[in-house]
Amino acid sequence: MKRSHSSHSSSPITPQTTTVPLSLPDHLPPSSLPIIPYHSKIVASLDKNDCCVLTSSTGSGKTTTVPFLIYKEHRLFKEHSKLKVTCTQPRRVACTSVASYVSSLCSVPLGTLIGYNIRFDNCTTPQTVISYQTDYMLLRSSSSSYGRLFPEYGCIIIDEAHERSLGSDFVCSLVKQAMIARNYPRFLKDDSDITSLSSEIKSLRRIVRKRKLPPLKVIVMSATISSETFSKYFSTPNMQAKVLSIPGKTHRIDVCYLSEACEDFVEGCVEASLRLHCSYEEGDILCFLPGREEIDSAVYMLRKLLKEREEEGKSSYVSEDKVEEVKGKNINVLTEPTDGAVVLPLYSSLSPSQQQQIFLPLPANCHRRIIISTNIAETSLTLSNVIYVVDSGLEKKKVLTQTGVGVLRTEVISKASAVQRSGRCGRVRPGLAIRMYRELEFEGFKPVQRPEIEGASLSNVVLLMLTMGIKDCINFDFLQPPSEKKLLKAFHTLHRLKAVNDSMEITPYGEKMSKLPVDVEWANLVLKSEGYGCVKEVLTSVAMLSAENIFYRPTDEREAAKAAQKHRRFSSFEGDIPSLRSVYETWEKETIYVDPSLPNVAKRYRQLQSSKNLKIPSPEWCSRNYINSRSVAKAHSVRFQLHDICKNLYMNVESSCGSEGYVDYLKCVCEGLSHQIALRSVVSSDSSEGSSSQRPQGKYKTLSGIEVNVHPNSTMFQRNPAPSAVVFTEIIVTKKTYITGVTQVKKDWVTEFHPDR
DNA sequence: GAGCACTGC
Repeated sequence: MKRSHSSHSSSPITPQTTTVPLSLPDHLPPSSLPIIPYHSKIVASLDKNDCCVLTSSTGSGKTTTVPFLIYKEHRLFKEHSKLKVTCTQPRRVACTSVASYVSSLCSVPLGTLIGYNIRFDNCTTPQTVISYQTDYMLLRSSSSSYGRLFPEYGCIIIDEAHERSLGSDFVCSLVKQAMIARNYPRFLKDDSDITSLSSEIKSLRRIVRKRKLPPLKVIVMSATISSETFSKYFSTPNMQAKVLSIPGKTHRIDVCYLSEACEDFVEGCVEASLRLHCSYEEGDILCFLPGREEIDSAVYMLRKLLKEREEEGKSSYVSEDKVEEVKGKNINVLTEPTDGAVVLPLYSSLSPSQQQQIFLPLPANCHRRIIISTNIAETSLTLSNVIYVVDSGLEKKKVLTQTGVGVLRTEVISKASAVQRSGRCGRVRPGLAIRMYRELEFEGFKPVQRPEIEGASLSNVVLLMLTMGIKDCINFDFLQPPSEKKLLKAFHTLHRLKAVNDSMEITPYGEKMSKLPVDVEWANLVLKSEGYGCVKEVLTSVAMLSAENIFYRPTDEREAAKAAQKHRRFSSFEGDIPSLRSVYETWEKETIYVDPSLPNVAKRYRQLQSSKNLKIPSPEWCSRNYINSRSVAKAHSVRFQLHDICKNLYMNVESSCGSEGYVDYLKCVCEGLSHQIALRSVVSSDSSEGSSSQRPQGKYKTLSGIEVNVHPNSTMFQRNPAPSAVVFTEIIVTKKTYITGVTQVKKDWVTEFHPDR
């Protein structure tokens, strides 16, 4: 495995100059983890079975110990010394933190025998035998007929499979095929008399025999609730997948339900949090609400109520009237601790420094954090001192309608999510979870989260399948087969982009597209840009679009006005995509950027600053301009990666249109988004046609006939006169149907790309 | 004139 773009990559490995070869210890340091007594059982069952489904709740130690255990104890790795173990994770942080923890337990430097591989940061070397990687990294590394047999691995462990992400579902399917191809009838010389195998597996078998590949063992790790899904899926006619349940390690968690339904869930959560604060000893409170709006208003109410309580000398009882009274007032900043508690909001669109507040030590006069959070605290962020959880039972989800329009809805969570949320307390000592719904309602929750594949576009998945040589996508053995209609739609998209030919076979152009780790539509735009002589500009645009949330828009009214004023500087007359470009180009010109994960960041800053003292450090520049520094940093990495890939595709990556070539750039964007064009509807106040009272309005109709409005966050919002034709990046329904990423194009181009109109 | 949850290549 080679390191990704070494000049940029963020965790350099110290070259091993020592002549003594590194080795792993025979055992991990002794511990009281609940999984330890099960170790021999796991190894034994993986001997008898090809696949093992391990279930347990949090804190069993499976993620840290199982990969090491299998590598050290299973005979496969004694018989085949070159084989490795990998463990997939749905999130990047899990890979880096677990890999670093396990390598420290084994006293080997991270990135030598134990490493991780995530996008922009491959911390593995050829000597790495145990790796943690994201599902998508494993998918990317297996994009060929040979690659999908996962030849370098003797065991693949799929962790957090119950989350059912698109990536891990697809990894399951591929790993199952590889497992059958590598393990199935070992005792036969050829497969000629086996009729039960699909032609797909038969062709993989030919490669296995030719390359003499050793068997492949599979471990699926999941929450208890969905073990059956996986054991059924991974069982083959002659081999059962073994289910092993391991106890988790958490303290006792008491769960309370409401006896009657609550009317307003935000008020209910505020009241419950406050009662917990008043009547229970110290320890943090974590409250789950669906979105930013609810969180901001709950934070406001709580701060206000705590202030009143403090002023009244802590004697007052929390009444429902009190909660009602403070509701719906203007939000102002009240961040100092009141009544011994500090109330903190937590959601992804907060600035990094605001998010960091939850990890700051508490001031002297304060003994409790009350954190009001979205789903971000359910899996992605671990808060260590939470003793109490308040769960609204709701979350926001993006749902695709039949016409492919995204709708953001507040929905009831699953039982699995409710358990996960409650489990956020009781990590350090016994906890208490209050569910703001009745037990009867809970019984009606769907058992598990909806698999991501149900709502997602399949174009990228199908393209990936084609590069792997999977020909029959309709009959492919998915963990959960998508509808044929959705698969055909994906093929239709790929055909429109000329990634597949009329026989639905991948074209050389499609092969190129598959190399670019972005949405197929963006990949097409990047590849088209060379013909327009604007590769540089399009790379920047696509990188910024895939980073999302570039503009930081605060909730506080005065701050929001300041932000809007700063953002005006970047806004381009032509619309949102050129504006994003302008942010990046200005950022590049005016700041020094040092990758924060590189060593000696401060020193590097000083060096850079003394040589070019006109520039200011990136975080400072970003906060000054109300730009999300995390997003720009991500765009920067994405751009770097795309640039590298384009270079390898022999594209002229230096091609740039400059300021004179603006029209070419816009036309290129128009071609790339030519399936997402909207035309202005001319609303006439006078009934006679062609009357002078016709005024351009911000009302548009897409080519597919959907009536849409320009989103208020767009630079094109309330533009007068409104351009007659625009392209957009997304349709989203909230209170109205909005288009975002709105960019002005010429009407002539519309007819050029759609001659049939 | 709104107000977008969360991941990942």
